[in-house]
Order: sequence, then structure tokens, then C-alpha cells
Amino acid sequence: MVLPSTYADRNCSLARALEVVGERWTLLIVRDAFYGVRRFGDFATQLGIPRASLTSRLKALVEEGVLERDADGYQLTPKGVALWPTVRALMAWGDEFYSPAGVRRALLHDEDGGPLDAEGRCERCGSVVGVPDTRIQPGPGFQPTATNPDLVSQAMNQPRRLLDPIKL
Amino acid sequence: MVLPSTYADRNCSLARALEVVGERWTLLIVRDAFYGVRRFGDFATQLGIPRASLTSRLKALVEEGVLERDADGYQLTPKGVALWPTVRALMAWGDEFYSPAGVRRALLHDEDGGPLDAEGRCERCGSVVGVPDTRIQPGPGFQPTATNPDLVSQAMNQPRRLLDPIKL
DNA sequence: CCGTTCCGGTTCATTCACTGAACCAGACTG
DNA sequence: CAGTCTGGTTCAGTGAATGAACCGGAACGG
Repeated sequence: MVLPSTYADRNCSLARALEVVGERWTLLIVRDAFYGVRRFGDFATQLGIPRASLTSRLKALVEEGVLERDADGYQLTPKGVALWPTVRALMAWGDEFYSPAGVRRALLHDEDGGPLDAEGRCERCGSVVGVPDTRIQPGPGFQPTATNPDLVSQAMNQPRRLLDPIKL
Repeated sequence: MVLPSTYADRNCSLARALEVVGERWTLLIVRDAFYGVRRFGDFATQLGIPRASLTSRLKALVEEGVLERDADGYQLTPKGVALWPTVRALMAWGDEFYSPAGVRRALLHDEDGGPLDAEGRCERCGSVVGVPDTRIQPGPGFQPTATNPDLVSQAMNQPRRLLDPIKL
């Protein structure tokens, strides 16, 4: 089962979408890609995913056109970037019900620093903020890891714009 | 593994959310609950999920407070209803990239019949439409099944409001 | 009463995928 | 040319998903 293969209901776009991004790890890989992770080894260390699983997931995502591969590694295609509302909605749900101290990662409009509302609109200037103009940074619910984190995580925890490639 | 147990990154709300709704079938069960499915047997026949898997998923969702069980079966809690933006975003993504003929299920404001935009706002009256006021019905990309579908699917394919229990 | 059906499961053997550790090959580096 | 970094592949062990069969209580039906 490269993909979770045919869910029965052919009329459900949700089922179709889940065949692509519904497997364990897949959406976390996509999230890392939004954070600017590009290289195989960086995905592996940051997620703690077995390398064999990572290979299989990356291959599937490239075949589906969610990621594309170039000399620098893997990055999101427009189709992959279109998954942002999904990722944002799930993160918001997780923050709401599993992070009593507040959001772990805050989303801001990079140009004016205004916070984004639930629909991804800047509360300061009112415009709909595109993915590359979105800044992500630790929020009140952020918990610094006791053990010193790997370099990739350190880079990811700095305020940064989405899709900006991580340089080490 | 009742839940996909600890993804490494404790600072990611997405990982936390996926521990709850990230397993195969789980989000489809939640979707069916939005459609008004309540009974064990109805979930089983509509999804084609193995009954043992269904038992395990329903139990996990009840334990997590996403569903609650009563005499009529299972239904969404407020925490479960809060998953609607996630489900909507994934359905929209699936429609956009895997349904060339148009959306398979259209979302409308039940009161005035106006279509909903990407953020769940009624394009006719402009108000943000709550989940119980959302009507769902077959859209242009809907494909009637060749084989005659089960009664549950038949009921689900009629225009109906979300959360309205299915009566057979 | 007794038999039947419906419903919501459980049990169990099989299959399949995920895991983690080890291995490997090409590119670059000193 | 030896060593290391990167991006994998291989493989055995384990645990979860699958599907078919079984089960027990409640609600009919005669």
C-alpha cells in the first residue's frame, strides 16, 4: 500500500485527498516543507521518521505533484502550497484543544507584523496574507526542549517566513 | 498503537492533532458524523471499514472527546465540530486537484441558498455560516454510482444540513 | 413462549506496512 | 587516496489493518 488505496466512496473529495496526504508522517513532511526544510537528512533528523519510510513518502509526494525535486532537495509545488489551509486548520485545532498555554507557533503577516485570524487574514491591515508573506514564530505555548535540539529544529524555531529555505 | 503515539516534535500542534485524527479512517468517520451518520452499522456500511477497525476508532474518538455516545449512537461534540475547517479545507483541496468536473459536494448557506467561499462565508449574504446552517448537496463533479448504493449513501446524497441525523 | 432477525460488537488467523539498524555508493574534502 | 557527508537501500522483526466468522442481547412475530 503505497497510498492507503481506494477508500470506497468515490464521491468524497476527502477520501481522495486522504489517499495522498492521509498516511502517517505525510502531513508532517509537508509541514516541514512549509518551514523550509529541503534536504532528505533534515527531514529525517527533524521528524525522527525512519529513513525507509521517509524515502517512500517523499517518492509518493513527488509522484503526486505535491513536492518537486531539484538539486537542493525537495520543495513544495503550487499544489503542495495549496495544502496550507489544511495544515493551518489542523494546527489551530491542536492549539485550541491541546495547548492550554496558547498557540505553540504564531502566524503573522511578515510585512506589518499583524497576527492572522482563523481565515488567514491579517488583523492589522485586513488583507489576505499569502503563504510566502506569512511569518511563523514561537508563540506563548511554545516549550523549549530540555535537551539541546538539532540544528534543523533550532533554525525552524527562529522567526521566519514560510517556504524560506533553511540554511545551516 | 491506539493512537499513532508520540511524534517526536512536542512543539507542533499539527503533530498533536494528528495523534488524534491522523490515523487511517479517522477523518472519514468524522466526515460521516458531519453528514449525520450516528449508528455503528451505518458507519460500517457507508465507509466499508472493517468492523474491528471501526470499533477501535470510535472508542479512541470518544476517549478524546471528539465524539460522544448516547442511545442513538455516536455524534460530534463541540470539539469534534471544531474539526470542520480541517475537513472543509481537505475536501476543497481534493476537489481542486482531483475533480476536474467541479466539486463533488457543494456547500451552501441553508437559509438563503448562497454558496460558501473558501473561508466558509456565504457569498450571498456575507455572513459566516455555522456548521448546523450549512447545507451540503451533490455538485457538478458528483458521480452517481453505477451500482445501486446502500440506503445510508442514498440518504447522504440528498441535499441536507450538516449534523442532521440520518433517519432510515 | 419459541424462533428469527437486527444490531453492535468481539475473536482470530492472515496479510501488510512500519520500524530501526545496518549496509552501500557516489560526491566532495583534506 | 583515506575519510566523511549525503541520500539513500536492504532486511528481519513487530505490530497494526483486514475480513470472515462468531456471539449475545433486544426487539419483533406468530
